[in-house]
Amino acid sequence: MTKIASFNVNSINARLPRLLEWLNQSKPDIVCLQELKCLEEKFPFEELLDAGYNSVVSGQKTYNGVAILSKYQIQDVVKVLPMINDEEQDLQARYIEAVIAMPNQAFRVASIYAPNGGGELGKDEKLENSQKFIYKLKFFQRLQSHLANILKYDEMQFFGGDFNVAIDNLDIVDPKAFAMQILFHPLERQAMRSILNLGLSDSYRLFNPTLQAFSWWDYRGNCYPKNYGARIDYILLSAQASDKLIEANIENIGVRDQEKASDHCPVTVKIG
DNA sequence: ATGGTCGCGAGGCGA
Repeated sequence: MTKIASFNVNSINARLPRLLEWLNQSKPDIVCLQELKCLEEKFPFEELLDAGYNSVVSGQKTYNGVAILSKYQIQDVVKVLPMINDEEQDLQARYIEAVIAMPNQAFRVASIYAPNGGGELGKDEKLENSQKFIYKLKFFQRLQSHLANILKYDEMQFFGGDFNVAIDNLDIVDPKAFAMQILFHPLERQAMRSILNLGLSDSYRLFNPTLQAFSWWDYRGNCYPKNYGARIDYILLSAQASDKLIEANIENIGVRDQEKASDHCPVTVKIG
């Protein structure tokens, strides 16, 4: 049995005590982390190694940053999501991919931090015309193109991340209120659906087809106690991986309700 | 939910 998790920590260094507690309690074998908010040289490699995890990191000062933790050997690390055509390389640290080599099998795992794409709009400016939202849609195009390429390999693949999109009505607290808002705009949902249509499975929904559960609650407005949230963190599976899936969970209890919690909680899968 | 709270890094940005 192998447990794989994805967790947007909202600063690895601010969250380290909470992260170590959760690792000790949940005992995942592999973890995709997002929003490290630090350069690689400030990443707490030693503390995580003491907890039993190797780490590979794509860091960035102040914003973004992604990592993969693993109890097993980490190989073939890729830290860039290729650009489409001849566009200038994106410098935001939002993607890291690696092969996890276990005694009897190997997985490919990626940790993904999709752009939020929201923020203040100018007067009469529509979300779909804002630069941040356009960047978000381009990121999804690049992600779709890259995943289509690597899905050709015959291997179990796990794409864990904060995708910053609620896929369906069940995945957001108030679908009507969010209809044209960030996290639930039709264009980003369509981009997310195109990625799933490559043949990937939304692991949580495979096991919980009708259950409403969230992975993120805004810090503002006392959202967690009111359960005013969205499911925007996913572990997407290749067909080879979904064939081995035995469990998929969202671990908010004892994590999102703690002092100094991230605004996200971990999502997990077990494969047998 | 047309407001509010975090984290970073030292004022304002991003979420």
